[in-house]
Amino acid sequence: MWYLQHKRDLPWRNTKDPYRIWLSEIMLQQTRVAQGLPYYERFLKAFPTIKELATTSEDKILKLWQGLGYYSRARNLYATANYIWNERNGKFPSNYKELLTLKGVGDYTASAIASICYDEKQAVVDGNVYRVLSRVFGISTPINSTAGIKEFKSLAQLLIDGRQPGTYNQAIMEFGARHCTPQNPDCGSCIFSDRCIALKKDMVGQLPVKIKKLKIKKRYFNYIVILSEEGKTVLKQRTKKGIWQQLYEFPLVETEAEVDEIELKEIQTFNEVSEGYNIESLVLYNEASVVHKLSHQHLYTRFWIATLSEENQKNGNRIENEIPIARVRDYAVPVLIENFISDFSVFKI
DNA sequence: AAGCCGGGGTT
DNA sequence: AACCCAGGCTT
Repeated sequence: MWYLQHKRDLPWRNTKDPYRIWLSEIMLQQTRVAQGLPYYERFLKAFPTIKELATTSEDKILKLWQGLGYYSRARNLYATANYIWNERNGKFPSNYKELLTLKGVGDYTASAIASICYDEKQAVVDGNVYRVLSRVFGISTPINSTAGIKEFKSLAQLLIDGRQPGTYNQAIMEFGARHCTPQNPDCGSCIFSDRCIALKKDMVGQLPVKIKKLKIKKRYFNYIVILSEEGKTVLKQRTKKGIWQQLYEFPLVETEAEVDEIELKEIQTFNEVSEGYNIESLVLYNEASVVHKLSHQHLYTRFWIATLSEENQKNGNRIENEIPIARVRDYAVPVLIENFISDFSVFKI
């Protein structure tokens, strides 16, 4: 069998422990194995069982998750760990239907856990499976349409081997990831070359079909990096809807376009941010905006260094979010902020 | 049904 | 610059 010869030796392949499988599957949602692997190792070391994960803090989980993206996964991970530990005596649901009720667990993840841990015949349909099935069977139904989602799940369910559903699921995903790749698949040495409809019809490059997607928004961020003479700065936690929920960042002034110092000081948000501080100097750190690219928006970002005067300390003006600069690294921050801190630290701090 | 949610690798 | 990754939730 192809899988047994070509499979990668990955840590979650040596266990049927639902905790480990669940953790790996959540981490690998929309994430490459190579990117998720080091996070998986660190999480397992920090939280060997669901008990440790459930009894830590959300901040600690987010800090360990930092850089992996899609942070709602980390928040749902924590919520689910607490639910299982406190409401279910630490015992995972043991079938597909109950697994589906867990936060952050959809059809794919429930199928993966049920098939791998409990030998339940539930076919996974991830990006790899969509690609392999659409090509081999020559299916042009858009994979991200309601009809496509149903059609591919049904087909996958027909094909799955009921004797080793977990192995079957991992095999077809591995095949998609390693052989039937998005670009330049090696059709010449493919085990399905005798029956692949896409190959026969020369449609490999056009399958799978995906419905067109979103346009990218531009946003303009101005971060106010407050530096007191005591070596403190200010971080705020993002609590609203949108990107980076629950992560920390410097006080943010978002504008409609790039602004200079004069314009920045006229923005109401800036005045709210700086209220209570005696800012001695405001210096633009990066003349050229840092362009941080997310999948759906580009963030044109400038950092402004706001140095506080000595008078500021004497007045005892204080805010609850003041943090020694050395402690900034304890907080979960977006990669955009982390990159700035690394760059800034080279000659400062 | 459509939009939103990250960061990084590949081409 | 476009595409995609062991998807799921919200509107």
